[in-house]
Amino acid sequence: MLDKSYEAAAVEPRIYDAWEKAGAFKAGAGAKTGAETYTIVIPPPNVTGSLHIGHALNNTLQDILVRFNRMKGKDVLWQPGMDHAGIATQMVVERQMMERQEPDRHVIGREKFVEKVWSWKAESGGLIINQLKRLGFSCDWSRERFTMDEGLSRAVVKVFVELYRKGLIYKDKRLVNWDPKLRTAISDVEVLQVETKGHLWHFKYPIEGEPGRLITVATTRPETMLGDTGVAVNPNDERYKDLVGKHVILPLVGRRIRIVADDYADPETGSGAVKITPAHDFNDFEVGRRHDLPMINILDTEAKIVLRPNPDFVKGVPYSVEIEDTINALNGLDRFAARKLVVDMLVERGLVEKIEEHVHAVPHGDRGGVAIEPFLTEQWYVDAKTLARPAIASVREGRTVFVPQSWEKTYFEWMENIQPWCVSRQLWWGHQIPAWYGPDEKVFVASSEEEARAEARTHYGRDVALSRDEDVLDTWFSSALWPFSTLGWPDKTPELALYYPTNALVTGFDIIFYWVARMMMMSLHFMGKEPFRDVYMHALVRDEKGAKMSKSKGNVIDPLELVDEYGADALRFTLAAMAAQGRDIKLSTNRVEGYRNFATKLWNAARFAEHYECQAVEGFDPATATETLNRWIATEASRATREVTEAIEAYRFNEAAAAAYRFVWNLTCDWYLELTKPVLAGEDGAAKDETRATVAWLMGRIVALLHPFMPFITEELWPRFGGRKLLALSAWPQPGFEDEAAAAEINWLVGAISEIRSVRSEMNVPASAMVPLSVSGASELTRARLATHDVVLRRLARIESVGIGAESLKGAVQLHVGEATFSLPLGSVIDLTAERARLTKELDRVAKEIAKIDAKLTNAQFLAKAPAEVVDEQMERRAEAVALREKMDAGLRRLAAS
RNA sequence: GGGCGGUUAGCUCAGUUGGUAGAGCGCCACGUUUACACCGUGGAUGUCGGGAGUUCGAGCCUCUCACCGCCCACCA
Repeated sequence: MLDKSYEAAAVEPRIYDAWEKAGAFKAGAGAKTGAETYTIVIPPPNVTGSLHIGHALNNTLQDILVRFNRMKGKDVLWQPGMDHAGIATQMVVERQMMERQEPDRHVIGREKFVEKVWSWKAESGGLIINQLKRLGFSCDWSRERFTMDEGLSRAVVKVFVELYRKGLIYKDKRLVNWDPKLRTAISDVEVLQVETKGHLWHFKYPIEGEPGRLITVATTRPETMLGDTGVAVNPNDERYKDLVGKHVILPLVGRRIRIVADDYADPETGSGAVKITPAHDFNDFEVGRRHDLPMINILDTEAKIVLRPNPDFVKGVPYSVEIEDTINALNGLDRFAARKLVVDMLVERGLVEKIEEHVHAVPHGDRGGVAIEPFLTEQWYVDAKTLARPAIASVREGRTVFVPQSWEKTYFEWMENIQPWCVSRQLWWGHQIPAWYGPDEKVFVASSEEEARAEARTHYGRDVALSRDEDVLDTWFSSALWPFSTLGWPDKTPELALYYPTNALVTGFDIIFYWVARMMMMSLHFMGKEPFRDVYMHALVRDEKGAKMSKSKGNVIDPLELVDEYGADALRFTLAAMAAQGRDIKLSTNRVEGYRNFATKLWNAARFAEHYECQAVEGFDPATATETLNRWIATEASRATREVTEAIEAYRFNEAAAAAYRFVWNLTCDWYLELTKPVLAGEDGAAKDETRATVAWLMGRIVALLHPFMPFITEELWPRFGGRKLLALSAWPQPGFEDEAAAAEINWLVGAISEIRSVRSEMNVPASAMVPLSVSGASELTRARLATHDVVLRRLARIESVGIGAESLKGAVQLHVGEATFSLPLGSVIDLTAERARLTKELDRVAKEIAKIDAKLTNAQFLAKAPAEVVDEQMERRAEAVALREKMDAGLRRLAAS
């Protein structure tokens, strides 16, 4: 006996356990040998992560694809794993150490710290895996990988060394995006532009040798003036022509800096003269390079001022202070404090022309959340431009396809303007760069220290002490290898041969640059084949304002709370139903509740089957059914199967969900099960048996169609409808038998019942009242149908008796079903005024429709240009409407007479 | 500054080859029917953001305007 209601919380863990025990998620489970493969690699969640709604959506869609393909008999691998998340993890562990008042990492040293991170991972990392299981995701957990595990680390080293040897990885000294909070370099994609209200300060710099002459420059970052080494003006700017080549004495500092002519200076902007700080601004860096200006770094790694005295500073010039005083005032100050003070000092000397309000984009570190600092350091770079070339071609030539396709434009835009990828990070947690330095800083990149030593020996002709590069690699460096490193590369494993390339990548568009593009680059270079055929980009789940959900904003919806309240199936179905190929999803608990109700509806349909003893009949084929009703639902089931299948294959998850929902609720429950009741409760043994078998067959089909969306409840019900092995490993339904005539007949019946119900309700006929029905003008077919479905029609439309007559009854309510007129003599119940109003309203509607069609049909252009079938359709519709109008006219006349 | 998306029923959103505007929730009325009140039956509600154009025909195509959002970008 099924419980009165479905208790997701009790069922879900049990079912998941059964799947795992049966090894249902193992690669190739349930597939015949040699079956076509289907592979998805999971976007690896951070080891520090906990499940948020984005994971829920992302993995629900993958699980739908995976379960669907597994049921189709393919050899499926859903490869799971986690990302070591360099910065995030290091931050978590450092925070924990601080809370426990333990000595910080610099005190205990690198080795001890890394050990601590590993033990943190063992204890509290990877909680997300269990959370993923709660949603029913069918990854092959036996193959779980971690970006820092031995195999993947080997892949990372091999990739680094090979790219280095090909010149595709190199070391360079240039400006990087520096995060002063985390004290590490970060890559371009980790920089977010944040609109910030600030000021534009206009400073006046004195010209050397021309007492009283000043040149105005503007800046949003006054403190950087301490590092100015030039002033640029446009070569065509008449105002400053005579100044080019002359010098400015930098206030506060006393540095002699050159005035250079450079196109970078825009005469239209500000004064047309611009200060140049090559060590702290990307543009200025370029200008400085062009004019060979010195690069003076005035900040330390925490972005505090470090000014060094220099014999070149000019002393005792107007507006200046002695450099020692400036150093005393500013050194050690945070950049923002220094900003204030520099302005104050310049104001004091009358060198501030004006201060304007100014809104501009300030680059911020994605992780650290503070303004990044362009900072002059030596870092490792990947030549992304070279690697991008084949990755662009793959998409251009359709070997990898983005869904929706519009994302290709974004991909191309970025890939074609790609910059060198800074991959070194000044952290301890991550893959340490396999580079060793000799006494003269000569670098040896090798797979191991031994190898590096051997190379050094060859180079120096003797053994020397080597020191290893302290830096680790960007986490995304190892993520970029994910589609092949997880399959065993660089070893030639059977899995690699079998499951690479993968079929689909399902991911949010927010990591298209971080991850998708880089996997394309690395996979093409090392595997020679695209890592995936389709890239499905789903929406981001946002809050009601369209903002990204984040902990700091406090606008997160916890998917696990929704699971607790409504069940995993309900949440999954909701996410699938909302996953239209758009850009964002705003999740509402109302929807989840609605789909929880859907699960309950399904449950109750199963209870219906149980109640009427509908058991699966071995080998039952609905094509052999003789009852029209059963032939009809089999037809509809075939159609629904086709719809759901095609929608999933086209990544139209919402359409697949909607088709399944409609079929289950609006066809099966609303009509089919209701229509079977008289049969199931009746005396006709043969019809009853066939219908029972059909109900059971239908429920089996429904449960199978819903399984990718709602795996738990469907697996729970499956054994009741003939499933012997787990539903997760059973066959996906095929569309098949369809009977148009049966479909037409039942659709007519459904229409007739609906019409009668509608009129009854509008005429305020009490539901309890049984009413006689008289039918006139019925064709042979209609008469036959009336006879066949007599019992059902009377039951569902609350009809006492059905009479067939030549004429419609007087003083009765008229309605029109096809060619026939149905009369309901409502006698005293009927309100003549109400009936007249009803008919008039209907008539009005019909008249309008006729007018609309006539407008088309009298239009010569329409007749000439519209396709014949459209014209025919309009003519048919008009004929029907006109017939209806005549009948209604007659009805109204009769009403007036009575 | 460039690019992309959105604007459809009170709310949240569907609507792919241009051919009678849909769903869920909410709302109103009524509940005969032992699968289901997490339900059933019926009902109301839309100048499909504004304007122009293409077309026999536009929610859908083109242009334009308005507002909202996102991404990218070196303007001091």
